[in-house]
Amino acid sequence: MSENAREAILEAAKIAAQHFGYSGINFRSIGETVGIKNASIYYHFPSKAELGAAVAKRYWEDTAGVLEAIHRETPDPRDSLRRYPSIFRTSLENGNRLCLSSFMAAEYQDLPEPVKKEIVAFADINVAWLAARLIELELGDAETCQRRARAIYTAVAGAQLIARTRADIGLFDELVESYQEAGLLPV
Amino acid sequence: MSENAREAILEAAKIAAQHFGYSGINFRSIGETVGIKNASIYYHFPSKAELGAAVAKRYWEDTAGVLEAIHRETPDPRDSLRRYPSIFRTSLENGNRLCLSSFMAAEYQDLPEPVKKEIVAFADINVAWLAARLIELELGDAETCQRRARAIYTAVAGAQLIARTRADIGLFDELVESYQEAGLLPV
DNA sequence: ACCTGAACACCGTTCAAGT
DNA sequence: ACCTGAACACCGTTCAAGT
Repeated sequence: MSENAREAILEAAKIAAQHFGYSGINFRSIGETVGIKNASIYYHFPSKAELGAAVAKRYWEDTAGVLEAIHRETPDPRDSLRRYPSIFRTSLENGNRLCLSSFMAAEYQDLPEPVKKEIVAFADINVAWLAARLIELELGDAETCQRRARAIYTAVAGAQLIARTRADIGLFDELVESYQEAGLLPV
Repeated sequence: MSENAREAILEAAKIAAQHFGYSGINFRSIGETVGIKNASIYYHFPSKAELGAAVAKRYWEDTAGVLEAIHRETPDPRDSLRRYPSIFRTSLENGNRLCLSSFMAAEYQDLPEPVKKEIVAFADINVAWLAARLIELELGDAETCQRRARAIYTAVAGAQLIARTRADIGLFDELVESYQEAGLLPV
């Protein structure tokens, strides 16, 4: 039961954060969802900052797992790169939610230090994965691939952000296609 | 004095929004900055939603003016497009602030309707301006240029978002360069 | 070990009241 | 016409108290 409460709190906080950002994490409504009083959350997490950090940390760990799976299932780096935007597309599919970390990137100035740390970690694992695929494609030296990887991550995260404001997943697809046509993303 | 109060409220709200987003607009601290009590703000604006909308509206109107000026001063569309990212760079220069509208794009789900309307207007005038320059460059038909314009706007807004999380304006420049190298932005 | 009730300072908002 | 004080329901957080 205690481990269940902790899990339930994390899950409810994650959903809230994906919809409304860090500031959308509300202890009273999380308590209601979980079936405990808001004060009880403090038994499991010392503060909203630590709860937010735990949510963000689990989020990038999950994403790292997905990236690994794509790499494993899709040995060809070109195919892997074609699948990459699907990670961001999936959040939009599931109720127009934003990838947690690009979301919190906007709130960044406002965020407690432990949360910031996990947001940066999310970007880092994405860029590292992209750079590894670009190197496999022999698209340049390590430095060049790193730069290009940062550009791809940034552009795809931006596409998710913009598509969300129109609640239009077709716009996300169109933007990714445009990146491919323009040559930012290998085809 | 009364017109001054309204102006001072708008200015204080804009600064707050660029730093902390819509949720960072705080009536009590705006009141302190302006030198009135928070209840007095309601004499000038009927709600936080309407104040936020007024801030966003003025922001895209100002941006439209800057875009017009660039077009006027820089007849060559290629040069105009090279100057475009400077709009987003300037906010970062001025205290690591975010372009208001890409900022609020992240909070979008949470935003009152009148604010949403102005955020979408900001994106629209940017895309329209970019598309006009691409057409002048004869880079394709109207539809193609519109698509490419959306991709450029999205990628540059994303670059600002990511650069901000690292408080690194050099990263913004690097991302824009990468877009140029990749062929997304004409050089 | 896990949860609660009551209190704290803070927020947007309202409203009757002041000049 | 413009502003204020006091109150409202809401928030994160604390803490003594319950089982």
